[in-house]
Amino acid sequence: MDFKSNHHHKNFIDGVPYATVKRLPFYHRFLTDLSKKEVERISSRELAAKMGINPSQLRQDLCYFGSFGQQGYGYRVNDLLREVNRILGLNQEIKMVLVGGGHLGTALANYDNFSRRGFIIKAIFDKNPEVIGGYIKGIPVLDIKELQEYLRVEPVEIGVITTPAEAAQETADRLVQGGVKAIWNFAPVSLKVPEEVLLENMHISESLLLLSFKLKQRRNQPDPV
Amino acid sequence: MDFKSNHHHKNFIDGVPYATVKRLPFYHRFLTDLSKKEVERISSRELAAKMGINPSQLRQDLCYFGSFGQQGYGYRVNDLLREVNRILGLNQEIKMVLVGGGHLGTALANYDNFSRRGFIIKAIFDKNPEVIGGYIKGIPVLDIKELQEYLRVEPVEIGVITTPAEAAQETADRLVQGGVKAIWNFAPVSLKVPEEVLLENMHISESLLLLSFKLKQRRNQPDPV
DNA sequence: TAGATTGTTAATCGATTAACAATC
DNA sequence: TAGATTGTTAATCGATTAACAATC
Repeated sequence: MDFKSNHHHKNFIDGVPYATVKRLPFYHRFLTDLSKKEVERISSRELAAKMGINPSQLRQDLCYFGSFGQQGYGYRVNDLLREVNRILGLNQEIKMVLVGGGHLGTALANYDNFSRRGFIIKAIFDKNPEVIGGYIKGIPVLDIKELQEYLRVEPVEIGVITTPAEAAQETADRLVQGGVKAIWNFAPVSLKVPEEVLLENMHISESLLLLSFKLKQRRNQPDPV
Repeated sequence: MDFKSNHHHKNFIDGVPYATVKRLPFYHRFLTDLSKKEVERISSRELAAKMGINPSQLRQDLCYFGSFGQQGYGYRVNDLLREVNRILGLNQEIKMVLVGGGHLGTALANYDNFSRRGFIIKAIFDKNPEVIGGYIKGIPVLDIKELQEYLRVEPVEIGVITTPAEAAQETADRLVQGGVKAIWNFAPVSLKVPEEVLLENMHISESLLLLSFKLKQRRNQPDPV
């Protein structure tokens, strides 16, 4: 509606720079903490200091979505958190299936924070006959062969891949055929998916390699002054 | 030594822009794939196309570390992979301890890719008496109370935190007291550590919130032309 | 040699930060 | 009211991309 929605640059999602979008979950975490601590108000200066960012950046980021503060006062923590929740789409349930019922899949299934925020794992799929037919955290574990038929009857928006690397692309293909709108991938591979399907990667080992690089630099320059 | 090492800007690590550093693990993954497929040579144009980035960016990034190609020919995949391995510090062993022997910790302990690249988990610490004294993937599980004494005798560089959120800060404090040089944190909290200790976060839920945002935008604009 | 592709400088583009009028 | 702080524009800064001489 407003002129911002006419931005169609690759680095913009719906008029908002991707750099801003990536910071939204970060804001969400700090506001959730403040809300838990029952802090009532906070200024951009204080919040930015807590987060280690620039207060102008914080205000600029929020400005893409609306004006949620009050001059001379700051922001009401609960109001701002509610807005960020709404912006992130956390005000509605999102159904997921999880493929790969190993330790990582089990860890995710056990993570209460997801269900508390409306992310519901409807079923877990695996190829291991020893786990098929059982339950993980109350969620049924089904045969991977039943995935497409299941999705036909019970559509879900997000497919989570926690299979070994070798099985990841085939799993992605099945999820796409099943009509998921997004894939959350934990396998250390670059998946190919059609562009109408969103892909979000959690590349755990890339994070460790980055740490390895930084460690090496520190070893070589032990005293950065 | 060269003029680049005089850059001391906050966005530079040792003369290299942080944006470049973050792409190194990405290059590592694609080069490892090509090497496995026994591809002998590749041009910046081809590699960049595979990775979905700009060839100039690829060459510019490599240029911060040296010149590894050959005009008119491109890059020898194995040579470039060896260089990237060296740049990332993967040519030496790095010892780690893991705190939190739950499903996530077990998943990491079972992840062969780490040990294959020289990341060695020396011990796992937990507070649950049922797992203490046992082994996970051949790695001894010890009482969390023994962490500091263990680190005194057997120093390690990286401490991995896979505890619940509530225990994460205390765990970080213990690891810092034990003298680790870096912390790899999987708990969904913002840890406070002294600036001489490196901190790398794997915020799993932030990745899911990002996906939630993108899904919401797609729902509102189902047909981006 | 001619063609191809690198390494690297210069130009462009986007993101961050500063500044300040508006206003609670 | 005076002081504080937002929302937003403009300036700065950094990252990406284009261009091309060097050269295999």
